[in-house]
Amino acid sequence: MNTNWHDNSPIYRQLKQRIVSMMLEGLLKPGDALPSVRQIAAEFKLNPITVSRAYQELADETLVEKRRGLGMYMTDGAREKLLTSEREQFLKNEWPAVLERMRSLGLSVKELLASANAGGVA
Amino acid sequence: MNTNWHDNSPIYRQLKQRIVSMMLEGLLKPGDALPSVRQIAAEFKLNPITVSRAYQELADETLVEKRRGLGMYMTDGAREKLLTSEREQFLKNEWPAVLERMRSLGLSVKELLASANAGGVA
Amino acid sequence: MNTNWHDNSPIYRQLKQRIVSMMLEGLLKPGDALPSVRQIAAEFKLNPITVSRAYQELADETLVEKRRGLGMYMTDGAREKLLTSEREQFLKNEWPAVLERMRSLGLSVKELLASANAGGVA
Amino acid sequence: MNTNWHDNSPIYRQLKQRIVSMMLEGLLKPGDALPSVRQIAAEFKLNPITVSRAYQELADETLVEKRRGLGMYMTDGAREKLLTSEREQFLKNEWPAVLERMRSLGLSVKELLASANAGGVA
DNA sequence: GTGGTCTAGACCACT
DNA sequence: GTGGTCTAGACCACA
Repeated sequence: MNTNWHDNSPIYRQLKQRIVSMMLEGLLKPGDALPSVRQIAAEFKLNPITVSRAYQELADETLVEKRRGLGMYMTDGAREKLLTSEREQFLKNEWPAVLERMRSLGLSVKELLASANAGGVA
Repeated sequence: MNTNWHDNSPIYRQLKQRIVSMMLEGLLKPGDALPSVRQIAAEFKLNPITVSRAYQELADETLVEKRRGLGMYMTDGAREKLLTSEREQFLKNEWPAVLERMRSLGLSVKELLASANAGGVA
Repeated sequence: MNTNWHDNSPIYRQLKQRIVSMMLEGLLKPGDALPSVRQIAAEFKLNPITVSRAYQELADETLVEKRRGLGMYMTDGAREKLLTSEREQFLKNEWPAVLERMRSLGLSVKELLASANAGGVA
Repeated sequence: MNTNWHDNSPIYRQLKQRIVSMMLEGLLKPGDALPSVRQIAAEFKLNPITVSRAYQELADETLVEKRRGLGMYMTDGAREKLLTSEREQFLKNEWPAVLERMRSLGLSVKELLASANAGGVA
């Protein structure tokens, strides 16, 4: 697949987000090994350094741990940690920003939900 | 006031967004003159070229028109143009992305609205 | 009428060109008085200085002469002078540039003429 | 070579036009990398920011795509896009203007072609 | 007064 | 290495 890197955010961040999503979805479970840097680099035609950087940030946030000579593994509390921090981030920053944006565009959540129920959104 | 330039996006783009907001809010009306490049530059301690770039992009999108030797003026259809394009952008891209993000975090719009009504959000 | 100042060239130059056209078309004849600066400025809502500058350039090229206290008048040899200089300018610079541009776009004069005869141009 | 920057239009625009020409001529092919900003800046003794602006406009028109950290590349449909848009622009605006100008100068296309065939134009 | 362009030099993020 | 952004300061054309 090569439908990647749509937006303007750094590739390493998009990659990181993709792994985070897999953790949240349960596609990746605590104790599971992550694909090696080289595998991912080859698969997505990326510079290994770019992949490394994604893994590095995951490790910094203790979502992943390096087992020397073996590779990277998802840590035990990762999913809970993610749910907590991302939810807070969402409720404190993203959601209010969305509401403010809707207000300036004259849109209301209720209407959107109603039109969605009526089939207004794909 | 100096509550400026919060995020990491380029200043000229934040400046542009600020003007767009003023148009949407009605603080700036069609036919109104925008502050001169030099005024803004002085007020916010910016390089005139930075301000210029914001105005340039607004002019490219025909939200603003240049009257030579006189300055920049908000165009007639600007507000409508903005509402249309931004709403489409929101409904097509941003809102679905928000819903998807909420889904992955196990949050629901209804609950958010309910807790907001109950005073759950500042 | 206010269908003016379409392009990006300076207004004074567009104004000048308009007068030149009138001379070439014969709408303005040698010895005729040109409208006063103030008249034109009022009619087109221009700064008198802008109008002045157009007249000044015409005078510099001796297409027009100032009669003190009376106004500006088209000179005797103006039309011939214009035809000669503009034709030279056209043949030496503009026409070759047009041909080169057409070449790069894969268009040929013959085809254009043919399609024009066939009603291809409005 | 230093036969550069003849006319009064901004350098960045002349630079842009030069690249467009190379695309039309086929000197630059889809997928080709464009010279880096710094290369061009050094070669023509320009400020990188000036070169950057030319590239920026090309990117805005999707004639060129940025591959982050790697450079700028000519896009796939670029040549077709150019041919279409420039031809339309030519037929709709430039060619009629040329004809009108020739009419006012008492010149005819046929004569020009004839004299060209007879060696009248270099 | 207006906006437009350019330079020189610096710093940043990304690959 | 790549492009992107910003500053400081200068000069120009236009109205």
